[in-house]
Amino acid sequence: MENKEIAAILDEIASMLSIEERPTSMFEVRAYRKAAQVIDGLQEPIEGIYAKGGLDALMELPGIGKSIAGHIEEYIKTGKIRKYEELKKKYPIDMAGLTSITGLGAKTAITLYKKLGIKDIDDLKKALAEHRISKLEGFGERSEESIKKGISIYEGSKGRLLISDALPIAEEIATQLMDSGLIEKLVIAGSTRRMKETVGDLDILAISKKGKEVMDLFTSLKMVSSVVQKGPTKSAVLLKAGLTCDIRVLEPESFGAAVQYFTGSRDHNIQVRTIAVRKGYKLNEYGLFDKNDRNIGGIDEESIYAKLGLQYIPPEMREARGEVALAIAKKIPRLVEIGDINGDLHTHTKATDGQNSIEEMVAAAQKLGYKYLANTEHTKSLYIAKGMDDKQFAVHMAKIDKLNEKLGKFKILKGVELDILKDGSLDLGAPTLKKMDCVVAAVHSSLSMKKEEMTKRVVKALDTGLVHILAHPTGRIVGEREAYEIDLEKVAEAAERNGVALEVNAQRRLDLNDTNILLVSKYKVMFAIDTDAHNTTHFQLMRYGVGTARRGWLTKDRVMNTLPIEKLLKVLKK
DNA sequence: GCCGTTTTCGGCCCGACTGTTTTCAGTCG
Repeated sequence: MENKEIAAILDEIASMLSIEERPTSMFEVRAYRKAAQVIDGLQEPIEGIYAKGGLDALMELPGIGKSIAGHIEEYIKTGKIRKYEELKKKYPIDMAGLTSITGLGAKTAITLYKKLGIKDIDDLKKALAEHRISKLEGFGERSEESIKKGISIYEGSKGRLLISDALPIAEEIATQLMDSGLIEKLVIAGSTRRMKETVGDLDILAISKKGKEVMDLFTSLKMVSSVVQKGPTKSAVLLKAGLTCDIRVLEPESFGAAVQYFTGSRDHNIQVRTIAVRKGYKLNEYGLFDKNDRNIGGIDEESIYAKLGLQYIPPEMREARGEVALAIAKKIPRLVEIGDINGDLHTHTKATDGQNSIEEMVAAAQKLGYKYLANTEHTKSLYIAKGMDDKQFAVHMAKIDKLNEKLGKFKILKGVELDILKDGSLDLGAPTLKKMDCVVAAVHSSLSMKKEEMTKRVVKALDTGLVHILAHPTGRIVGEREAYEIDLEKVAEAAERNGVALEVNAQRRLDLNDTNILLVSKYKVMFAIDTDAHNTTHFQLMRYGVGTARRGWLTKDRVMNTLPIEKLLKVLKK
């Protein structure tokens, strides 16, 4: 929270400085914006960094020098920044709110304040209703239209879309564009390509000789709600789904450079560009240029990374978390791929809260080329999900034994999604659990426990030695529910001690997430990428689990459900 | 305001699109 607050203030200072007319202010503005970004992207609270190392520790951070470090110190100590308060007095407007409207920047905001007294979005709406803005010098009818559109975009897309909602939309757009025959090549870039868990907008890059026709088609697609801008090489639309989608039409010799550039992340690109500059090159979205301004590597991403002496870096790793150093040392690992997955170890059927029969689930899994499927129904404490008790599981397991006889090579693992009760005890008896192939344990209740208590609870469950996989270890659901408080490192220690795999849940939980995977993968633990499927279509979510695992740098050998069935059973037995 | 295997001073990314204007400023990524 603190980081976001400070970042927002620094960003607002930047906006207000950008209206000032001192000669150096442009660069000051950039400095404040950069500092805001850096702080926003920090993994730990800035207050903690300050507590540990004081001003010097703050100045160690990139983009933060003496002056901004001083502001941060002041904010931590007093809750205020004098420079900000003074600027605020001079420009008493909701700068952050107004500038969050596309097409409306700080200069326009201050003009509207000085001429019309507009202080916030409500004032802006009133002025629009009375057509006062179009009468201003430098503004017209279309300015009003553009601001109106900006407001509707702002109000319609406050949240980011989950990757599993965004990617299918992007793919549908891509398919419709490709079907036109106008496009030679197309890539969905941006954070979607990096498989970030939420996506703010879509970026599509295309090679075409018919830019105008592509733009006509793109702006008239059925999922488009309104056109934000339209030019021969770049257009942008607001989608009905509430996010914007940009498209760029490029020349083949620039395509790779554009893909690299627009895939990001921004911080990753800054690091890569710095390497280019050191080698005497210039890297931008049009190519990698040598001293004579010759494009020596724009055609594909591979040649750009190669020319810079870097190993190719998979998009999911491009988050400036040390991957560039790894690429210099030629130590980029071969990350787990969707094709490595041999089965799903966390699935439900109609027996509890799923929607398909076990037969239907098996058929769907076989169609995907899976070799096995763990059926893991809920236990009795989760009565809203029709959870079963020991007796019911005995009957259920007998049914699976019979099914397995008919299936030949494909194997259904007898499993359970076992509730870890409030005191850390398990929701089924040990005799039942010992008959199972795959015990997936999970916390579903009393989520607001204290961190120590919750950690103890989960560790106690793992220390029974009866658990194979810890499902969704932090309990978060993207956009719905925060993670419960838990010391993941202590949990990882217990998992290592007991040979328990940690789950990467591919539902909208995406739990563990990328940063947590990076955190716990220093322990000798395996991971299981599961869809937690409640029906056959949920199997399609596997790619988001794999994407998340790749963002956490996981290799095939650390993912349990890449194992062939014989090896998997051996590992589970141990 | 930040930063430094060319520099502690003098640089800091820049091109596309838009609207309003007759050549450009503002905004965005």
